[in-house]
Amino acid sequence: MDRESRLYTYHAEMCKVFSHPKRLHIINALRQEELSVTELSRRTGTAMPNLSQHLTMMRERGILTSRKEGNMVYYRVADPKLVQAFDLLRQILFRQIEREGALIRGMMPLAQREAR
Amino acid sequence: MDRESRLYTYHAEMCKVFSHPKRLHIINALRQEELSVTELSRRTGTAMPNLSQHLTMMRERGILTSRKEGNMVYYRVADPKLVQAFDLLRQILFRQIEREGALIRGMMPLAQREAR
DNA sequence: TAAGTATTTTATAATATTCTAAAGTTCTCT
DNA sequence: AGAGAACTTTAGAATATTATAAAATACTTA
Repeated sequence: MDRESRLYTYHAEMCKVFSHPKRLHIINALRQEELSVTELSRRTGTAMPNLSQHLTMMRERGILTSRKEGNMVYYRVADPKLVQAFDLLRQILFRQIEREGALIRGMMPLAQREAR
Repeated sequence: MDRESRLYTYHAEMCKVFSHPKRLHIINALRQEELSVTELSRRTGTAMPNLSQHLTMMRERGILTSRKEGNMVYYRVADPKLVQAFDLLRQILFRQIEREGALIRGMMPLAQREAR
């Protein structure tokens, strides 16, 4: 694989962080404060083991950092630009929703789409 | 599913556009000009049917628009903010690479990681 | 109308992601 | 040391994504 392709691969790996609703919820919850895993579980309605997997995945990609204090682990967003990116992407989403509710069809899981 | 969760789901669906190296390559190729499918295939080194699937997926999500002229179909980026988001995300990636090459480990496909 | 070019669609196999349950750590407090 | 809380890890089944090959469609031009 050449240098350019490798860069796109890393870029894509980082972006996978944004490709799951729970992870977006987590990032949004951490937008201006650090939170413990238990608190994140409560706020995002995610079962602890599943949450822990999402957090580990985001930490491995350098998106989140964690700090242990006694029994608890606190997570925070590593780079404030990440929250900027989150907001920019959501703006794009809102624009699309304004322009045409129709695009929603393209975003629906296949199973839920109505037959033509 | 409540309103908030549904929003995160749409948001994530849109972000999936960024979660594949070929799609990032496509977006980058289209950053300031529209291109035909054949030209995109040539520039990104993607087989036509596979490329067409990626393009369809991005068009369904409202990220790309297409226009047919004679035999050819030209694709372009729907919202310039998308290119902004692309650049912002790449900046985050570069910062991380600067900070620690170590994060690369977290981005490598599992199969390629060296055993500890 | 036939042949050729550009693109899309379909089907399918390979791979990756996600969630759940169960077991394992690490720390705290008595 | 033992019990409990906070979190992580592992293993697995369920689901989703991706690439390839083959067939189909749409248009152009001879």
